[in-house]
Amino acid sequence: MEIKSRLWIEKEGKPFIGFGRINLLKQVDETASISAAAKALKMSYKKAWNLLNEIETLAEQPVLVKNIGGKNGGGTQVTDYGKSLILQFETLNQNCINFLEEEYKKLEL
Amino acid sequence: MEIKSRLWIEKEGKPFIGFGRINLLKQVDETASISAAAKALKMSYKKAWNLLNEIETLAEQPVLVKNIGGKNGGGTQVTDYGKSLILQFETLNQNCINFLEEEYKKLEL
DNA sequence: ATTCGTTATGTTTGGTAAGATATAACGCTC
DNA sequence: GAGCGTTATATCTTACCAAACATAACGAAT
Repeated sequence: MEIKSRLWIEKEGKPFIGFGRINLLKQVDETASISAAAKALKMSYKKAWNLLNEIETLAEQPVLVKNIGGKNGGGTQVTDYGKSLILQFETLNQNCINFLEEEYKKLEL
Repeated sequence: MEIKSRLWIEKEGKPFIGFGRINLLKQVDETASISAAAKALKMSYKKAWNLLNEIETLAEQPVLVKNIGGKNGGGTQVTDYGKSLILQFETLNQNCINFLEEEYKKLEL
């Protein structure tokens, strides 16, 4: 028996960042490519692009720097702001997990 | 911009109780009827029954007392144990919300 | 100019989950 | 015994979301 949680942050009622999106951002950061990140996470490029696009349209600062064409066809870099989103969400998530683990011990189920 | 969360408790890798199921349990407790609870939550009787059945099969103590036939066709009561599940989950959930609200203030997004 | 791998975007297809429908058993009431 | 409203359960249909497919633009390299 174990406790599970999912958290996310909304903006204008729409999902801004959550587990899946942060994971995707991390992959983009590692691979410097949306398509490579999508492949690594076994999702379609289109889905990955859509998710990233939603993040970008809701964010107040640029999250990605994209290059179309050119050497190796282009690529995508995650901005410092984007990286801070990753870091902040991950620590938040971990803090939540730790908190719930403690609370969970108090229960009698 | 706001933070959202969903938590649930699993047993043997399967969902035991969560937001939706606890809500359903509450309705059953209020209406003393699975079918009335389903109608109130605008879900099919079948779905409600399935959800409750999963809770019951995973729980170690009885959660519901059901009567088929008889006056008014029968009905369903939530046991004390079932009520304790509701109460414990709801306080856990509220504690988590309060915790996240505090953590959220620390972020810079 | 051609090739290449990427970003960008529309369209179509398909698999799954939700809903609708159907049927039976039960036991009190009348 | 007939009727009623409930629990219980199977099957069938539908609607929706996700995946697959298709196509174009781009720019460096050769």
